[in-house]
Amino acid sequence: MSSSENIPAANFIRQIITNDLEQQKHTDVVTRFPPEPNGFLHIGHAKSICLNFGVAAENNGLCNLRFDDTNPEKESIEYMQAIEKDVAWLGFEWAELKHSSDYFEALYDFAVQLINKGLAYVDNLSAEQIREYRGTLTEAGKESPSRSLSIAENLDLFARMRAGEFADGAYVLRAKIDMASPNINLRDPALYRIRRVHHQRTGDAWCIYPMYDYTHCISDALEGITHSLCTLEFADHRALYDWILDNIEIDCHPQQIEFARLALEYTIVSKRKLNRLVTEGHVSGWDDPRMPTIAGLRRAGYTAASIRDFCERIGVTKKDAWIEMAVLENCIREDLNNNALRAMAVLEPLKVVIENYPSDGLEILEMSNHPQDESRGKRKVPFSQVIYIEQDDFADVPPPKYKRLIAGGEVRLRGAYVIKCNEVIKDDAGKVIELRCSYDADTLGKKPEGRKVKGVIHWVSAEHALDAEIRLYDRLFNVANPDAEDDFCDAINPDSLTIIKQAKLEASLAAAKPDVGFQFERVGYFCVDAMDSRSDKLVFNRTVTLRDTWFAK
RNA sequence: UGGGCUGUCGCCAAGCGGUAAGGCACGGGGUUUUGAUCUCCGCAUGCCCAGGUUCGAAUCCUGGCAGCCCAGCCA
Repeated sequence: MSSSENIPAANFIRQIITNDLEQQKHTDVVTRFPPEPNGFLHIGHAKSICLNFGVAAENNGLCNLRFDDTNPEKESIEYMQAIEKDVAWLGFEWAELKHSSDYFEALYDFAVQLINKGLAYVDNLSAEQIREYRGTLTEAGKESPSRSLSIAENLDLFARMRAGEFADGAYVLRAKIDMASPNINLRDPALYRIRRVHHQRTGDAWCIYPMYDYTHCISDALEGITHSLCTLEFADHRALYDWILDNIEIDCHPQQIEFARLALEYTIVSKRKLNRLVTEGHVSGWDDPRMPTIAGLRRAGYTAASIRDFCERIGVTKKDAWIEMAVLENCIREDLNNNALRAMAVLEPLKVVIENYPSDGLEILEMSNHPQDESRGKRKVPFSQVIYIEQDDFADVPPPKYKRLIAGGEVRLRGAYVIKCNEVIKDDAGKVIELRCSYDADTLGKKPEGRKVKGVIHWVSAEHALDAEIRLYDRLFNVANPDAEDDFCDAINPDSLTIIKQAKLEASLAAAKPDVGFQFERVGYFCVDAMDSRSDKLVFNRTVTLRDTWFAK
């Protein structure tokens, strides 16, 4: 591995951090990854995870995992567990595991501070009224009558909100900033709402819950975060982030820096929409291999290293960028090409009888586990008279430049002999159902005498083959940007999953484990399905095809 | 139309006033018992547009144009 591979690519956030360290604005870097536990993490989160944990690690700093659990209606412990698993699987260690709810008491006290400074008030306007009072993008809003309540009245009302004296939605605590601000986030934003919902961690201790804008900056400050990295849509919220920290008694003021969220062609990265795919049954779950979730990618056979590599390659900027699927695919192909052991599997079997081979004959051939890396050793592959080859590897009427098996032609069986097709057997419908061939005994490990055989195809001994189900996944959507559709579900690719019920695998695959991918030579990269595969009913998922410059299907 | 942000190759992306890195994709050559891999070569006289400053501009200034985000008691 060359040293250049370890030098992280330049980006504006790394630049800011390096500069802050040089200027001694900070002596240490502390970041955080703050997911809301309302769904599974997806590839877009991976970008944020790699950034936050990455810049911390590069500077010998710390990164916390903090669940932003201020809206119990949508959140659950199950999602928290899935998130922890995914972050750890990606290869990152958090310094501390925190929850915004850990700070509910402190948050309440800071709210009292704001009230005491005359900077927050309790409003009895309804949600609809607040919306009307807020104004529009081009017109200033108007002040709520509650804005003139005294500090004592506000203190009393806020205490009674907490005490549960009011109905849900009857009151809200608002910051008193500027109803005419061109930044709508500053038009007296809500800080607390009343909501009698059981919280997954605090139970029924609270009936008021703090809003994101109010919670996030204070949580950051309480944890001593130096750089609070978030996506672009929060840029307008930075003024509020700063306003809150400037107006409470706290000695830490993290710097919020925004970067562009990931957009990947042919996928969606919106938890709300991914949730819909799951609940409407378009996929089998959050971890369906077609999902752009970390769990889905893992189940499909993506490695953590390939996802980290992807996140490094796409960069970090403030520009809305669309990443082509080919970038992600290249990352996993590169990893698996280097690391996956090779094996042979026939997806659509065609029976081949080698007539001049003894019917009770058996040879145990040795094949490289990795042709480019002999240190990976060899494996034993049985060869016998009846084998299966891929239906696609025989053509009755070959297209131009076809270099596999044709009637009367020769082809190399990978790691074994050269065979010649003598007879083609078809069923009544004209479909090729069997080939009668002969083999050249003098071609094992050596080139045939006096002629060239161009094609090489994979095969499996019929008697020794393992049956397996193979799931071929394709892109979930037919359009590059499903979000642009009236309903993104209309763009779902009906052929995103093809199930092959009875593929034939070489026997060595019986011991395959879900977390280690294989290259099925000439076909693609596959791994055992972690959920459905059993020793008596193997199930493999296709992670990605091999690059195919000859025939793009 | 108020505010915020962005515009460098088909897709990403370095560049920070000294004369356009790199990756993906694409095209072509070589090696190959995987039409894979590997390898070699090609791929922006130009950086949204127009002016200006300068010996010199993708980088600075001015003015346009285009795109994205914001009017949840969501995050």
